[in-house]
Amino acid sequence: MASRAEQAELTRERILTCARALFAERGFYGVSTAQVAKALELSKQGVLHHFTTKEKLYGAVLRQIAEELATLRSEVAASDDPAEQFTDYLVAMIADTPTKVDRARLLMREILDNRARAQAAGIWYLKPFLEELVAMVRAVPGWSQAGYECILATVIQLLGAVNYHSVSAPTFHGIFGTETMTKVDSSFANELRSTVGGVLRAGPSN
Amino acid sequence: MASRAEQAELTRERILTCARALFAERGFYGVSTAQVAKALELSKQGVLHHFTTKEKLYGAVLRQIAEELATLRSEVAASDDPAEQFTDYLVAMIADTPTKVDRARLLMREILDNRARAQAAGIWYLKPFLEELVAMVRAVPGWSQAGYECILATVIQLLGAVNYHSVSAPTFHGIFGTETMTKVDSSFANELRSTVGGVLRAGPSN
DNA sequence: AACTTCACCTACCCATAGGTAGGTATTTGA
DNA sequence: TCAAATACCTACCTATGGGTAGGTGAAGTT
Repeated sequence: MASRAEQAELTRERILTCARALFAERGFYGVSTAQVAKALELSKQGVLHHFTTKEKLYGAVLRQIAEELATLRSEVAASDDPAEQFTDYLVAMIADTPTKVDRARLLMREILDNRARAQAAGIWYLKPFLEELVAMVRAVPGWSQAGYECILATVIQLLGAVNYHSVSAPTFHGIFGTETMTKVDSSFANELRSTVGGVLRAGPSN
Repeated sequence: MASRAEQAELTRERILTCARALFAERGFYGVSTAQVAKALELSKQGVLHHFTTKEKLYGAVLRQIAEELATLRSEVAASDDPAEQFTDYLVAMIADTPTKVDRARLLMREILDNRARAQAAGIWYLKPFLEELVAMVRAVPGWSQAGYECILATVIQLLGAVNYHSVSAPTFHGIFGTETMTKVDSSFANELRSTVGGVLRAGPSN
């Protein structure tokens, strides 16, 4: 059926998808290449054949996520209103599919866990993404004169509000029960929209 | 000088402090008992002598944090205004000392990493803390009739805004430089106060 | 048909993981 | 003063970590 090259590409995709889910759930240190391989019924060396090292596999996952975020960014560009663009961007990141949940969790992990690694490698996968967010806020009326640091502080807060929900959902299901959390999840986008709108309308503090 | 029991207690404290810092930085899976021991110039078994297993050491760290949060809670109870109590509580959690940074990071990790472990053990260290937060919001005028899920969604957002800053600070220092981030850090409490106030004043969405 | 490429494998290496067994040396209470 | 308790140690166990070496066999190339 598929040519050998196609087959290889398919395997690569499978590995990437599986690794993404596992890294999201347990973090870089919590996942071994052998575990990824086992989940796919592949040998550990089958995995390493495609990605050489665990580090590079992780890098490939992050690059995929960075690309997704760039795509999302271009999709919300349709709107004329900068505030709406920004709000839509944040809302679009919200968890309602497994891949989005994983993305949020990995974003959180990249910030939480991988400073040392990133610093050593000199690769800040999230930097363009964060700078994009700052630029988007600056484009909102009333924010153009705000200090860089002020905008950044706001971005951090809102990013936290967005991601924390995705990240915490599984744990909160455990704590509060599925019934409660299903309701929380379904109303979350609306609440977030009002929070973001409120913060943007309030303007910068300086 | 110190009696043997005192000496032992002191060692226990030293281990706990060191483990807290390391777990906060690298997570449960990223830290080995041997590393904790080495940082203290102690043998691995010296550490295990006091805490039996790594799991129990981690549990002791979390219990310490839960106690700190309970203390914070009682401290803000002085105010008559529920909204002020809640805001003060969140602001009090903010990073301006290493132990607070560690606490925020561990809170994040507990939610991010330890669902499986918590579920298996049946111990949700954060449950009382989260329920306290919901109760505090419910006490705010205008929120008493809000649905539990609605309040919970708000609490999650605000908790994310608070913790994300503490958690991301080291990474953001790497990305944006110390100069920028120092300014962000110093103005963050004010920004947070206004955000929380805004959300509370806006009232529930349902 | 012969040769090259390459997807994926088995076998292995060394370091480290968490943890047990069984000391030693000092304090402490009878 | 002497036995029990205990803080902390060395030595060691088994499992697993990331990664290398060196195949095997099928797909593609000439």
